[in-house]
Amino acid sequence: MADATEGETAQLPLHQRIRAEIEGKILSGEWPPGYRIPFEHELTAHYGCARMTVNKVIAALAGAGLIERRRRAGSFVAQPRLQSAVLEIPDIQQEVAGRGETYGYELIGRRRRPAGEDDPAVFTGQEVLELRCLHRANGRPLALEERLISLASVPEAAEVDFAATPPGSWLLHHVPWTEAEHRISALAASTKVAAILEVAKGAACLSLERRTWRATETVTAVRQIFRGDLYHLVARFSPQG
Amino acid sequence: MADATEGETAQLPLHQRIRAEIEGKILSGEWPPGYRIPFEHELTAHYGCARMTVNKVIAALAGAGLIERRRRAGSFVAQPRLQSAVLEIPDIQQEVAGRGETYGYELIGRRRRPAGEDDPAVFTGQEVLELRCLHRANGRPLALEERLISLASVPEAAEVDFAATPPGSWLLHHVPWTEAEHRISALAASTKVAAILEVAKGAACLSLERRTWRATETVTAVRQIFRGDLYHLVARFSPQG
DNA sequence: AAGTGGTCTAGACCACGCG
DNA sequence: GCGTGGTCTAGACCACTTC
Repeated sequence: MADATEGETAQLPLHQRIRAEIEGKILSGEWPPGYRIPFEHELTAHYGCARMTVNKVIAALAGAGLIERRRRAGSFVAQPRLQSAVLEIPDIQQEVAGRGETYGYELIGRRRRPAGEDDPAVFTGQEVLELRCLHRANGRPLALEERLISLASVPEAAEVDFAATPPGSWLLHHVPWTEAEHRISALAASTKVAAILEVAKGAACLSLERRTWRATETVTAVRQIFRGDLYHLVARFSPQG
Repeated sequence: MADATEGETAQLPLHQRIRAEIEGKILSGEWPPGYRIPFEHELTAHYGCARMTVNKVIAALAGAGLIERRRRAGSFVAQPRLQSAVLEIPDIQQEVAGRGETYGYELIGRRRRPAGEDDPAVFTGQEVLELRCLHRANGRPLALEERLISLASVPEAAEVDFAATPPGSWLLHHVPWTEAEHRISALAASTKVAAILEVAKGAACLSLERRTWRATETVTAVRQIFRGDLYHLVARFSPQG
């Protein structure tokens, strides 16, 4: 496909050129889903290169989900994926700073206690650190955070002074994690939440719940309740990554 | 370790074994962020294989964001990434069906008109198809959808009978897209929205706005307003993909 | 049985960026 | 400079699947 900025087959590495070309045909629809792309030996001949070179490209595209490969049969353009997007969930601190606003943080409560019945079942029988804190932007309450940290998984958290450091930032830099699940919903502010966030009772808020695992251990569970009028999440997606 | 144990070790391809081993050291924290991992020639010697083999592994890990590579300096364990997640945004139809509920769809309004001042600026000067529709689950209103489709980008949309087919499903299967941006927020139901969704005015709703591009053209812009009490988004992430 | 992709080798030259 | 990663080659054998 003609591209405005193309012009020259620049000094791009060969495999990048090949990848761009194939990706282009797929994304433009010239090679529709189910289309059998040329065999490796055909691409090898077409580009006049070694098989390893095209193999790396096709393997990478397969890894990215654009192509499915079947031995003996060939490689095929994958069916359109579901709408999906990479949702960036940065530190609230970084987020606020990035907007050019002043970040404020306040520890509201801290308790070390055994997990009880109101807590997520994964913590049952463990000792947890319970934290409640408030994030502010330009002095205004932005989000209320309620967090449990498993002291079995992260014993060193017991020694940290979270009065100065937001727990999210600390955990992000001190505890490797392997998996996380987020649940995003809208809810009406309860009386208690409304008072802390300084909004009317019943005001729409954005709730972000996250559980983070390290291997099979749950490291932390957190719920952040944002003022709906001050916050939104943005997710952007392009097939290339 | 000695590399002469070939009879015993798993039948996994060598590069998978190498990758698993390195990933393990990173995720376990044995190689913390900033750690300089062995040079390629060292890994080559350690595993007794060709340089291409370890290169492919390290390059893949770099592509996955676990490792950063700097010429002359070496390869380093990347700083923990920002929290990010793959947010799956399936068809509402599929979503509802997947929950075992009955999906209902209703076209409320359809207009073909030039884009005006209230529309996103990207449509200015174009003709658009404006659709309003309602998604139901088990008969109850679930989401109100307001959508603009660029007829310059998707002229065939003018001929489609969206009284039977939800526009999201149709677009997903007929128009390739290269990029999408989502904005997720919480809002209070306006009088009008509340009436359609059959909730009280001011009820918390989850708003999902999405713009979809094909190359540089905006294909469609849509806002879906979900009843906050009936819907949430789930995003799950693991570094491996 | 034949042909595909999956994997691997043992070299090579180059570009870049630290010392 | 010089050592790192970046890229590429021209082969090879194997496993699997479809024919």
